[in-house]
Amino acid sequence: MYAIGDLSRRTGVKVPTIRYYESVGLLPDAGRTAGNQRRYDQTGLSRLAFIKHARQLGFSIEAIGALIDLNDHPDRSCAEATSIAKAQLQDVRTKLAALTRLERELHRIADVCDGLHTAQTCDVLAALSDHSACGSDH
Amino acid sequence: MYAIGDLSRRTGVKVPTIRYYESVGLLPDAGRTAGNQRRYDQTGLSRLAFIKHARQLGFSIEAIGALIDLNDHPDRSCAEATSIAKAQLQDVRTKLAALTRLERELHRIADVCDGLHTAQTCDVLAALSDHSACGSDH
DNA sequence: TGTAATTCCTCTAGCCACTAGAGGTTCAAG
DNA sequence: CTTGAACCTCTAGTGGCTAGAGGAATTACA
Repeated sequence: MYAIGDLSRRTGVKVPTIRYYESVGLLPDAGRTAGNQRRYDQTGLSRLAFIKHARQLGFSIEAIGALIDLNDHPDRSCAEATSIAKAQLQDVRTKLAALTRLERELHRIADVCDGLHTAQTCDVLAALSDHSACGSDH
Repeated sequence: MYAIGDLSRRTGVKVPTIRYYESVGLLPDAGRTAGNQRRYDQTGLSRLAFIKHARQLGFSIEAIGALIDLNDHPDRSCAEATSIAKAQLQDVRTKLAALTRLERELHRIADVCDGLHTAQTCDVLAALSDHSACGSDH
């Protein structure tokens, strides 16, 4: 049996975050000692590892809840799991494209100015004031 | 003179957001009519455009505050503006790298499963349970 | 067995950058 | 002069935690 701190050390998830996951229903209510402290077994550990991995991949708490639900009902079709993962992938690709445009734009803005003159003539500030100079939408 | 709704239409920034920017000090307190409604001139319009552009580029409210402060003191060096922009660029590049790794990982996970079998044998769920299979850190 | 250090508990509040809604007032067009 | 749109302030909610207060339980060591 693991105390919440053990679970935290083993997964790298902070103690308050574990309690938060319980409070929003991602982790089932943990068993308690006579003194009301949470105790976890291997199941709790692997579920938290699952959650952590999914969070690192950017899945929302809600999406993770749906994935866990599927995991807990192994007879159901996994079409939903696949569609959640594909939606997440699409989301990541959209963000990636936006960030790439942003990178170009910021590069253009940040590199025009050597920082050696006064704000009156600063090209960074000028570029930020003048959206029309941007090379692409954002 | 523009009412807050005019400003909103011209910049694409929502009315409550404009009030929010005022409340956090990004926009100066607007002049008011006798009936207490905000009225803006060209200065307010261009400042809001500046803020909107900077937000689209991912600058934090705090960073934008510093940029505006510089803009309002044209005699000061623009080194700070350049350094804020460069920090933002660095931040975007870090996120870009992380998202790229994520995209690879999600692509691997989402594409292994055709969605046609049961959750018991679903490779998406298996991949999410097994971080060790990941090709890279995240 | 005692005690001190550590970990645990609950609860509330805060973070960012908004967004939503209630309940009421003012403005502008006809 | 009326109507309806737009405005006002205020509070509370979003997501995903994080921080801190104040107190109880557990563990390690003497």
